[in-house]
Amino acid sequence: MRDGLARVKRIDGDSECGVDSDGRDRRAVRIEDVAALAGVSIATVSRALSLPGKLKPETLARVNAAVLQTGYTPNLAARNLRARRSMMVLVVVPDIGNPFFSEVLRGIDETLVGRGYGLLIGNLGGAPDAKAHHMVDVVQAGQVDGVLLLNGFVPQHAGRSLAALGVPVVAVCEAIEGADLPQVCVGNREAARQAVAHLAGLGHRRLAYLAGPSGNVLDREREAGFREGLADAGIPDGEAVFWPGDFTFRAGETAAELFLRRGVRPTAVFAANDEMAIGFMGRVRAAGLDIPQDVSVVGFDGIAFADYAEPRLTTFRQPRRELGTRGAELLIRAMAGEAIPPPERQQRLPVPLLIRASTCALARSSDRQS
Amino acid sequence: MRDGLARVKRIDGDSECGVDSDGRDRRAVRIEDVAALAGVSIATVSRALSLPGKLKPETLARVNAAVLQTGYTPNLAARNLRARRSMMVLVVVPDIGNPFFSEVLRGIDETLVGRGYGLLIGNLGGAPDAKAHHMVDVVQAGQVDGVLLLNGFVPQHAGRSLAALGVPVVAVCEAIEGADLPQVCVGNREAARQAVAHLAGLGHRRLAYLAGPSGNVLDREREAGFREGLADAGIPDGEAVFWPGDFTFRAGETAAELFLRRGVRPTAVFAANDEMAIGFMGRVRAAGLDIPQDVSVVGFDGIAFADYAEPRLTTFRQPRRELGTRGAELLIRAMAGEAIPPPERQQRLPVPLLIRASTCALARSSDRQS
DNA sequence: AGCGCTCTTGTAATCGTTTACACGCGAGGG
DNA sequence: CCCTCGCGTGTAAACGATTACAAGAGCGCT
Repeated sequence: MRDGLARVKRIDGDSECGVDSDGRDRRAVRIEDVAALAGVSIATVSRALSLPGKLKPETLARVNAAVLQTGYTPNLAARNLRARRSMMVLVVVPDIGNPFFSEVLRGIDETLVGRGYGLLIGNLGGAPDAKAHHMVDVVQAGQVDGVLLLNGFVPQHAGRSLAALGVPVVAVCEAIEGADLPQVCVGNREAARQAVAHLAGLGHRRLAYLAGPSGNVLDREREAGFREGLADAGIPDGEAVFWPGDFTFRAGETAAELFLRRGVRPTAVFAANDEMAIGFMGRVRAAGLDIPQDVSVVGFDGIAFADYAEPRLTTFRQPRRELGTRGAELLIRAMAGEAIPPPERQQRLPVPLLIRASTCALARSSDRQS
Repeated sequence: MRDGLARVKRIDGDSECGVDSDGRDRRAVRIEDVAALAGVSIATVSRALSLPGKLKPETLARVNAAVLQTGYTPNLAARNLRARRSMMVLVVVPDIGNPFFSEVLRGIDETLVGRGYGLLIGNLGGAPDAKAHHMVDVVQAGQVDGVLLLNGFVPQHAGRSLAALGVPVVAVCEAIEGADLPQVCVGNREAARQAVAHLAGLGHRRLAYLAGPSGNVLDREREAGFREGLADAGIPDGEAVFWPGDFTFRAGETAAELFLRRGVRPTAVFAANDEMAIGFMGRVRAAGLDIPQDVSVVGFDGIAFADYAEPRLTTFRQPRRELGTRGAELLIRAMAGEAIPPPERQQRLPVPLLIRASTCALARSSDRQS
């Protein structure tokens, strides 16, 4: 108390060296300094900040004035240590450089920061395994109160699963099969099925699926939907073409090479994401073919650039920001101790189909083409 | 010690209720538990983790075994409180949804996470002022050891500047004028000047500048470079056209409307970023004009889509990831207490011009066009 | 033998909060 | 008049690590 007072004075410009010369770092204002200035105990200051209603108005005013005058901000490490919470959320993303996630992050940020949480971002890009281990450690070290997984799997380390550490976990974007977590995803299967229905409705029967990275959940769901769509339209699986891919422009271009080399070409392609669809279109057009006359293309995601591709891409608009906000809301409730009831545990948001210029009715000519 | 032992036993499955029934949360393994299991003091465990060389090999081995067996991870709040550091860096971004920054973030992540730091991201999107205040608080609360500013200004709150809180700060991407901070940016002015030189070299003399958000540093630098380029080419400022913009596709389209309405049109446009350039091209082509025959377009940034725009966009490739890694390296050094010497304090990375299909030599026809 | 050194390890203070508990005081009820 | 209760506040014990300091062991040197 006495030396706290000295420190406050010092902040005010008064220099009282004797007491200050103990060599400690004098930068931070501590709760003790505020208490001394207001003439109350540190407990009262603490309460003024967290339970203002419990104080006599006059005391509260004195403390507030002191807080203002000193510019006090509670040390979070100390608060977290004592309160056993960190007001921090770990967001695990597969690749922070991917624009798709940045929009989801925006939604997460809006929701979480508004509620006083900080965002600790964990990027798996590069060395997923090592990074995943590190994230388990971070959670175990009590550094975060909750986790949002955008990456499609639950990080493990030395036999410990991130989901079994007593910290709420919510999965967003990429469903995690077999994990009993609250999840917010989109209806990938239904959408893919609808893509095929759209194309079949335009008369297309020779279809191709341009896949995502093998093993990826999104890809599996979209491929399953694609096959269901084929079945709906009475097209045997065997008549469809499947090209490998990995969600990059380049994969789309590679698929285009395969497309161009074929004798009998598909008349419509469903790409598992927009980047590949755009890469595919670029390469096909460079070869002198027309889209959609020679081949219709459907993408997935609805990235901003799909609007400016040539031609404008028919695609599914993912509610990216909403994925983020919904996931964050679920996590907030879980962190508050609420058990998320089954109907909300597995949310599937709808993904509207945006029909634009990259798909059209099957032309006679392309039907007969070689 | 004695009750620590009880806890360890409990973890091993042995239940010794008497000692455990104090109602505390038994989830976390503490240093005390490890010490008890290894038969040493907590100080020794702490040293085993931070200064393994100072221990007798045999002791070290016992401790390590105990750590492994218990799955101990140090509580970071406690460590940070005591050590007065957080191993956390605040990254302030203007808009986390903007893909440009996500690539910079990737570079930052690589560098910082590799050195054991965590990334706390602070997004200014939406309510920049309120958020900026919050960030000053976060820093003042001792929650981070350093700050990376990608946003072009130094957050302030209640008269306190984030840069005056005793925490190292480094600016990346957007130079902060008048602030004495280490900075890593690109040569915006030089590049813009080169853009004009490129266009002038192709014979263009009626040029337009499509601006970024007013007040933005990047925009100011690029416009200044544009004007210098005009001077170099002996073109009076008055002959150039200036359109307002804000770095969005839509701004490019709006500029295109202005372009189309003019009697005497510019024959070449330098857009302050790629999105606007692409928006501009789309709208102009939709009106039946050709690019680059009717108007050449140069962008800025070198985003991935610039490769897939129609036509492929001539632009400057920003070394986005390198901006991130360089900034992070500077910050690491500053956090280590090193003073960054002048030659490295203000780094300007070069931005190569990628000449592609959206620019070409001035055609006679377009020169004469009304 | 005694001194002083190095090498390990333990003891205990410390970081800056939150919060359980205790205390003093004034009011209201028996 | 005493007891109880509630209100507002203070005292002090956590929270779980790091680290200065001390202490004991072992060894070489004079």
